[in-house]
Amino acid sequence: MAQQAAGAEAATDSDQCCPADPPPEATAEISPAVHAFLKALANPARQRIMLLFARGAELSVNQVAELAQIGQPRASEQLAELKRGGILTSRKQGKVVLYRADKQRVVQALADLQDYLKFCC
Amino acid sequence: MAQQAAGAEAATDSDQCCPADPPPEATAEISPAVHAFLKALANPARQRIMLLFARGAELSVNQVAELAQIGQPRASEQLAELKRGGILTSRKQGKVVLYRADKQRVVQALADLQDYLKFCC
DNA sequence: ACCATATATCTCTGTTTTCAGATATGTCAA
DNA sequence: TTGACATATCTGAAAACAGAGATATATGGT
Repeated sequence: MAQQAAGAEAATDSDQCCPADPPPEATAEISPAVHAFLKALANPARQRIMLLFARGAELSVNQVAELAQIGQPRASEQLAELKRGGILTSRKQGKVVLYRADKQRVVQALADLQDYLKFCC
Repeated sequence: MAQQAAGAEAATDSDQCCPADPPPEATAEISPAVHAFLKALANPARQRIMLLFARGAELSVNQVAELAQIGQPRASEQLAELKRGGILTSRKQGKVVLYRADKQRVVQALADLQDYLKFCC
């Protein structure tokens, strides 16, 4: 999805012998996806909620509200934010919406974050 | 409250017979360091600033203020936040304070984040 | 000592987040 | 259709955050 690491070390085609300076314009800016990921995770309440999804657990909004001891609307909004951050997915089953961790996208976001950090650090 | 986590398959390298320092709960809660890391990075202005430190660049507060086109006080505060997040270190040289990326701690924070996500996802 | 420079901290304002509660939408069953 | 349940969205107030400018603290040179 987000393939933005352009300058740093694209060793796929043209390999240079020395780490020549990449163009300063090739700023590996952080993608909106990674930003949403960081934003979603940089919140203690949501960090706590994520722990409920350990080992592939699939939970409804009401279950999360109960387990996390928060109101149903709050749970719905936090889950939405985590979904926006690519950390959760949801599927509708009857009148229940079941959320679970989106392993794939989490791995991708982590990889993108790693690329960004590899560039700037 | 979160009777969700029963048996973590985490199985970190502490498979000793008797964990002398057992987790209070089975919850792999996010460490303050990782939280500070996420908070520091979840901000476009700071993300932009970090790009100035590509390839090990070492910059003073005034240089960052100039390059990022922000006021000196703002630069000082952003750099402090990035330092709190373990992303930058600083050293004082005369009356100048030079900041640079803290590669080591960034790698550590990423690893911790990965652990957390591996647990809850 | 004073002065100039570099950085840090404080003050204030506008914006964004967070949260609880009320309300709307959507789905199933009878 | 109505009724019940599950989820989403809205409302409004408190808290946290971001940002610009003034001021304070350090350091080196004269």
